[in-house]
Amino acid sequence: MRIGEAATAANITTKTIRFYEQAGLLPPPGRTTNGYRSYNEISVNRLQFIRRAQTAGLALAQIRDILRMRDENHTPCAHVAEMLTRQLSALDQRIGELQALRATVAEFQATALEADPNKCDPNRICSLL
Amino acid sequence: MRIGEAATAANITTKTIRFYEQAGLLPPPGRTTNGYRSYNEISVNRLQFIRRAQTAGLALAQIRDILRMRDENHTPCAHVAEMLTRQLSALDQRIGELQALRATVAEFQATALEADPNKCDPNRICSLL
DNA sequence: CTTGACCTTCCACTGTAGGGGAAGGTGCAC
DNA sequence: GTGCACCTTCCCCTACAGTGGAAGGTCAAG
Repeated sequence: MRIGEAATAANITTKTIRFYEQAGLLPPPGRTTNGYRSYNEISVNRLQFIRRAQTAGLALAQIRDILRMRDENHTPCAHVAEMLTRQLSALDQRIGELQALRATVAEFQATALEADPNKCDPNRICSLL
Repeated sequence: MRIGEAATAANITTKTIRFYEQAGLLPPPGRTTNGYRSYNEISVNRLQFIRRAQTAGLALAQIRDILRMRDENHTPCAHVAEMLTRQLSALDQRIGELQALRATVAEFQATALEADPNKCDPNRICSLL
């Protein structure tokens, strides 16, 4: 099948497919006699796998590593499990950071709600921050 | 004072100061006869304000708006308070998204911990994803 | 007189995941 | 024979907040 059909099947754009190829996530596909890229169901599976992995928040570089292991006939399971664990930690850390930031902003805002705008110190840029 | 001293005082780099100037957060400074940028305490205060506003998670574009209001002699308090409120909503939404993503990843990981690596379906890229 | 620490401008690059659009080739239907 | 949808490569652009480096000017100390 041609790139457009593969794109529709995987629910992405042809631009994205070419980008994935150039980024090393897809092997260079076969070509028809007129030079068009030629894909099969395995290609579409691969594209759908990439989508699922992205759903898990994995970066393309990580997904590329998984696919590369798979292509070299290693079973990537252990690697994937470890990656998911690291992903969980990273998420927990990021969520923690954002919650800390939220607390800071909430504090600023509490000050803001109490402040009288008419009492702003003209020598400061903003008494709220 | 010259740019290096201002940078040290505000705990940033000279590169960053020039970048802020070019981004419209700092007015073009005075110059000494030899062309060096010349700053004073007000400049340093402004730089420190930018830092504080960044601590509150505001983007440079938002900070620039606050500074611009201030420069036009409007009191930016109300604007800032509203911005902080919006910032809180944005943070809450982002935290929610990350928590949803965390749940997804945790689910994938639970599957991973249960799975027997020897039972991987060789026709799939990875049975965990 | 030269060394070193400053400063200037300008241009390019970082990472992420693609998107926009030009210029041209291919194949089918009408 | 021409219009249309599809394909090709190529290069540039997006947001964000800077960072790196080159080429050159300035100034005080030794």
